[in-house]
Amino acid sequence: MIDEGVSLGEARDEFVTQWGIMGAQWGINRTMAQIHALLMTAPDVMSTDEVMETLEISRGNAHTNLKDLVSWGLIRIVTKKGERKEFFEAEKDVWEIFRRVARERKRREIEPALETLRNCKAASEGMKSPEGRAFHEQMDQLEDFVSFASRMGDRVASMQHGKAIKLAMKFFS
Amino acid sequence: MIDEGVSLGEARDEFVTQWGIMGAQWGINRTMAQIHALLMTAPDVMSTDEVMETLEISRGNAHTNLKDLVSWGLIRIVTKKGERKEFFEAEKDVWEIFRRVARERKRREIEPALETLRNCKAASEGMKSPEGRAFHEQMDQLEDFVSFASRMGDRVASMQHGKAIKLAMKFFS
DNA sequence: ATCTGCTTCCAGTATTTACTGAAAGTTCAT
DNA sequence: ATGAACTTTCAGTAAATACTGGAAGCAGAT
Repeated sequence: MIDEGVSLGEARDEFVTQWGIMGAQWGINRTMAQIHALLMTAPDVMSTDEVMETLEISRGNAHTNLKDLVSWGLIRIVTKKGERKEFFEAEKDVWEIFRRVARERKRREIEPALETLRNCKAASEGMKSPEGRAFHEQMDQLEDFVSFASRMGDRVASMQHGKAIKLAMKFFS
Repeated sequence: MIDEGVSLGEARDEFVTQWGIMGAQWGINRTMAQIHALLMTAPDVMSTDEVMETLEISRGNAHTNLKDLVSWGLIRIVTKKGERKEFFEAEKDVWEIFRRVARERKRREIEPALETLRNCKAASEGMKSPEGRAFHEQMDQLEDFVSFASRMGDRVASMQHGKAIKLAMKFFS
């Protein structure tokens, strides 16, 4: 196919763009999502400069977002022998990506939320007025739900792919 | 308890503030999340003016976000007989809240993402180069995963609370 | 037809968030 | 110790997003 290179490039661009939009909707910075998409579909590791060129972004921007992706565990730094430059490569296994995102969001967002719910619950403990009791009850239910969901997340995230599939099958039975 | 009113107010403020921050991290506008928190913990229905006053926001802002919450199915409009004003009340059942958020996010965000993945998959169908094949394979895996997760979401969201709990118990067995 | 009480829209503005580019920092080779 | 190759930081700026307040729209009462 004479233009496979071109059309592959186009498909990849499309993917990068859309992954960026999607990330933004989920509270992830667009550039970070784009770099992630780029690396997920890169046939080989990429340097900061290659990322900069491809997405037409500044060094600072590329650097910040690459480091963030590393801290999320979604990409890793690779060094080539004889070269001082750092290269990056993305985790490509979809289940592994899911697990890492789940783990990080839990740590960064769920845990603090639970903390707040527990505070609000404690602050309204033992109130006698109907309003106070209703508030306490609402906090209690939210806390229950969120901590339950959090434990579910842990459980799923700690599973191997195969086991998760099996369980899901049971779920659909 | 002589200051129960005050401390309840404080606890509620804390909850509203933190729910707002949390919402923002999940890609939901802060004010929208705050109004939601406010109504979830309101002992009674509230009017637009009450919301405006409590959160110290403009009419336009309150209006937009109240309507958005209605479109998410998280609050509903209530009218009192003899009054022309609209009042709002929040869904308070945690499971129901979860179901509605899941359903909307699926519709608004997952479906379009799947669409893109399918496009990219189709665009790289039958490519011969290793890069093309790798890309196609990656899109395929992502599409599988996302559509699977989406079906799981449907399944859970269509369950009654009691049944979900039972299933979850089985899950932890 | 006009007024009143309320809802909706939207142009302009403020706030937040993201990005740039240049300078400073680091590390290793010589 | 100097310099080359690369990474990191950050003040300033640009872009995106959210908010305000007034004006327009709408519907029921008079």
